[in-house]
Amino acid sequence: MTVNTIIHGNCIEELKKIPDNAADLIFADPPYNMQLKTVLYRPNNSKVDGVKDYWDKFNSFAEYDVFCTAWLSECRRILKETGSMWVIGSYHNIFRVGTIMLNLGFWILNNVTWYKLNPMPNFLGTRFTNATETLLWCSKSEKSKKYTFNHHIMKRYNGGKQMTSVWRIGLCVGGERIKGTDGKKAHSTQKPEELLKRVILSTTNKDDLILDPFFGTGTTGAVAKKLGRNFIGIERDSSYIRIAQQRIDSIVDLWDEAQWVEAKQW
Amino acid sequence: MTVNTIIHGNCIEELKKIPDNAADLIFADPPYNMQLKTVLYRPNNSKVDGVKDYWDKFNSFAEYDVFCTAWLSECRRILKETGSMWVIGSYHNIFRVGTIMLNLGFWILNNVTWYKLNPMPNFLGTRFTNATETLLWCSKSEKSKKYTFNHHIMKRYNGGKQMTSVWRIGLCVGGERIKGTDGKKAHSTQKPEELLKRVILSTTNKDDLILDPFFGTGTTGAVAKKLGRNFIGIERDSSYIRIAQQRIDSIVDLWDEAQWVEAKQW
DNA sequence: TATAAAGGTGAATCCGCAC
DNA sequence: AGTGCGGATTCACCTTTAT
Repeated sequence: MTVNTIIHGNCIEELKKIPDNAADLIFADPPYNMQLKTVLYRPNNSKVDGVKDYWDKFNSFAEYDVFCTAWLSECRRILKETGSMWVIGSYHNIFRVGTIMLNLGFWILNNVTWYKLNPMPNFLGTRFTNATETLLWCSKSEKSKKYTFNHHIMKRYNGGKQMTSVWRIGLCVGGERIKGTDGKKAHSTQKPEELLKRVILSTTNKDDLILDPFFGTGTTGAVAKKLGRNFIGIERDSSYIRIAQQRIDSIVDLWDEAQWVEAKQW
Repeated sequence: MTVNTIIHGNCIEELKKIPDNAADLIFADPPYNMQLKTVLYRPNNSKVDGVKDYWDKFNSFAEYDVFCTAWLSECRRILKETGSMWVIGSYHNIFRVGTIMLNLGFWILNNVTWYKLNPMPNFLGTRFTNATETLLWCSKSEKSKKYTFNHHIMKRYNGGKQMTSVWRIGLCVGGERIKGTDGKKAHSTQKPEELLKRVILSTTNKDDLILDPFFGTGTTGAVAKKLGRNFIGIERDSSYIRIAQQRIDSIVDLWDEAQWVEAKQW
């Protein structure tokens, strides 16, 4: 039976309704708490369209920590002993997330670096170009030795060499980036499908159940469906859900398993 | 006057003797892997055996947090308002270090990824090859806007394009790796000079004072001297100090400033 | 139609000083 | 503290418009 569900509601409340040891993989793309305070202009005086969404507002580190402790605790309860937990973040939040995960008993297997092909430059020359985001790949505990890791698939996918913890992937732009009727990006932080493809290919098997507590416009669900995995997504914003549902429903051709592992040039 | 000092003693105790606002740059390479390698004791002094449950782990993490809070607090006091703080770590410790730094009021400017050219593979095929370490570059506080950043030097050093937060650098091997009389490596975690060259070139000026509270075999001091910067190192192991002192004393030819910024191929 | 030039944009904690 | 203004500052990729 195929599970293919998007739940509309508050992340923590909906997580509480999910039974223990239910998920093979949890992928979480939580708010980063970006703390943007000023307007940034490019050298040509155009304005940068930064993340100013309501869902990224927190009053303090303490408030953000309480929020993350709550949803991460539920995720750990839901995760199978053999399962994998992935969380993506930037330097704004990933250190707090990582510390909380360690305190909750998660066991870090890799900190994967998304090394962006085309990051936005630092326009004023005040810092290095921030060219990465970080993904934490964790098992449920130190004792969870039987987590799924498809080493040979990833090795072949990487052209015959063991895949490293650095993934060189472009931003989600062009045709893949979902636009609204106004032509503007539908979600300010849509992730590239290539990122989810690697996460799902490496740490799940076919028919596994994937949970995404911050579903957004459904990249996790779209890739899960294409790869023949089940998923449950939780999202509180109904406008994102409409987009995600349409996106996923429109997928008819699943990816050919024989092609998943073809070597790619990056 | 040139400051070129190696202090033998306990890191935290020696840091306390250094006055406020003294250092232009602090580079710290603290112990990484405190967890689970040491014997744990319960509050009643009984020894914790084998099983590492949630509370055991938390105790271990707590000790590491106390240690880091102590030396990082001293470093922040010592750092000039215009100064830079750098800390290097791996996924074992950098999340805790990052959280503590944020809680102390440090302001993250970049999380620089040291992307290793020649990482050790994962022999068992149980994880992705761990190919990175992380450097946190921070100013003293959010309000510290006048930190030194030699944007143009780094841009030229990077072949004319803005340098990004990903640094592709090899491990410290071959002739650069200091060996003992037994032919074995003198220090288990000696860092490549190229790493320190970028840190020092980007965030200090000539004659600035650099502090390294975990001096080891003196890579920070060696590069500081070659680049015409002053330094103070703290190290508790006298055998490391002997090696570092000899290493630094043997440096006679400083690097030619005109050549620092020549574009390199990486 | 093909090629070239111009314009838009991405999870961004992006200035300094005078008044 | 807020405002205003002078001045220094950007990379890769995709889309649209012009030749």
